[in-house]
Amino acid sequence: MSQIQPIRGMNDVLPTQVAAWQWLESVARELLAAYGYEEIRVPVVEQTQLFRRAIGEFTDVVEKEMYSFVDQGGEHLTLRPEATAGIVRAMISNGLLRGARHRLWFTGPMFRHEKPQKGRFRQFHQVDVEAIGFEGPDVDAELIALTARLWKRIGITRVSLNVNSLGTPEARRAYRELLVAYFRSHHARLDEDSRRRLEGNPLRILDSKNPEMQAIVAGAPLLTEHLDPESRAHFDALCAMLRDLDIPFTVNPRLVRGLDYYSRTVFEWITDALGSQDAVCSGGRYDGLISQLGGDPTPAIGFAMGVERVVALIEQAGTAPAAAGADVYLVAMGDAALRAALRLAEALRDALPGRRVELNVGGGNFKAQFRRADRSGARLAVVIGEDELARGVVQLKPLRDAAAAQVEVPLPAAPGEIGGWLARDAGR
RNA sequence: GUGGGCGUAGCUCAGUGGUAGAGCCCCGGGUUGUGAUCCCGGCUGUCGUGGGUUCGAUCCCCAUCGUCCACCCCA
Repeated sequence: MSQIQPIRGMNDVLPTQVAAWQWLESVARELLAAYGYEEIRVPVVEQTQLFRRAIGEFTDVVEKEMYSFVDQGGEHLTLRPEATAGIVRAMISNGLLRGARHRLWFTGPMFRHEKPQKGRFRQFHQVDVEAIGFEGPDVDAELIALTARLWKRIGITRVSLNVNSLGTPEARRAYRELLVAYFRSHHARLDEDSRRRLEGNPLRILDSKNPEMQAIVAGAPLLTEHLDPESRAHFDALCAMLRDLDIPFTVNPRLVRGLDYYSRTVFEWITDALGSQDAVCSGGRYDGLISQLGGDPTPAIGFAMGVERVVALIEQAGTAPAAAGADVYLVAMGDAALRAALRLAEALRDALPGRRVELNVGGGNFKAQFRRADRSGARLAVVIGEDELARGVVQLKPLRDAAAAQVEVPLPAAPGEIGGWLARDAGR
């Protein structure tokens, strides 16, 4: 019988990895609540048209990476490749805009049909944060401060912040014409990729990793020097606020986001620790998106954090708390003793909610059972064999302290004794 | 979509044109009722898949799939 293959680029998160995931999630959840963000949950599937309109027809994501299909009812649907479009759609659908402000966050899987490599998967997870109805730049600074605080809380240091402003769509259009004219004048020296981008997305040429392109790129006009006055002021104010907050950053005039809806502020946290996929968390303003999707014109800013990438950084840094082991492991030998142990385990779960009580199931001799007790991480083994059963007692054996002696307690008193022992042990 | 590396035990890997080994893990015993150390023993392989060359292929060749990395793009 042949095995069923997993889907390429879609990973299982195994129990040994889950601790780091849960830790990141719990820290993020707590931090977001502290900044006044509310969780929202939106569907995995949306109308294909939503993403085409939000992300842009000529982006790589829409052109070649979406998991799109036609369902039994003939609807054109797509597995979300990012979260912002769905969240904005949800705000519009539920009539929650109309001048109101919302601080929202979301987490879940996203889907892009890319070729997997380090830090890049077909199903991946994001924590997505959106501040809707705020002009900024104050909210821009606060949002970035939130991300900086998150890195601090999870002990990640190998990240750095790049910021830029894309200006208004009008300013960007004017700049784009300047840029195209510049690159046209150097057309002969452009590489193949850059010639292709000249038609589709000339700003992307600035991002080229080809060393031969560096000289041409270096001489290109800079977007930051061609901003409209309002965007300039917005950006200058943001930079001043970041300095006030002691958040180090680099103004990177070549930082260009890959999704069309961004305007004005864009930012990206990058790392040198994960190989080629260095963006860990990035986002920006999308003042025009909501009206573009049929809502009242509403300014907004958001970012997405790549959970797999941040988890990888956590694993590298080794900052995640160790996975919790058992508190108590019940060793039982013989059918009658097992039945008593089963009842005792339930009594412990009544008496000690939150404690992890593991009962040896599946038999085994004492040696095997103690081996399992050891591996469970339990601090205390509770032993009940034929002898103890006959005498109405259990043995308590401390497993992490070689000097501590095994003690015998009456079976009815066991939950109280064990609770007391665990409390004393935790206090040491 | 393009390019390169790699597919041998559950894991990490060694190996040879005559169909395979180590360490770890797991299980049992030494200790007939006590773990993590030690000693002894044991378990598992369509050598990724298909085809070709050969008397014979895990090894050489081709294809294919998977995987990793890079480009591209992005979180």
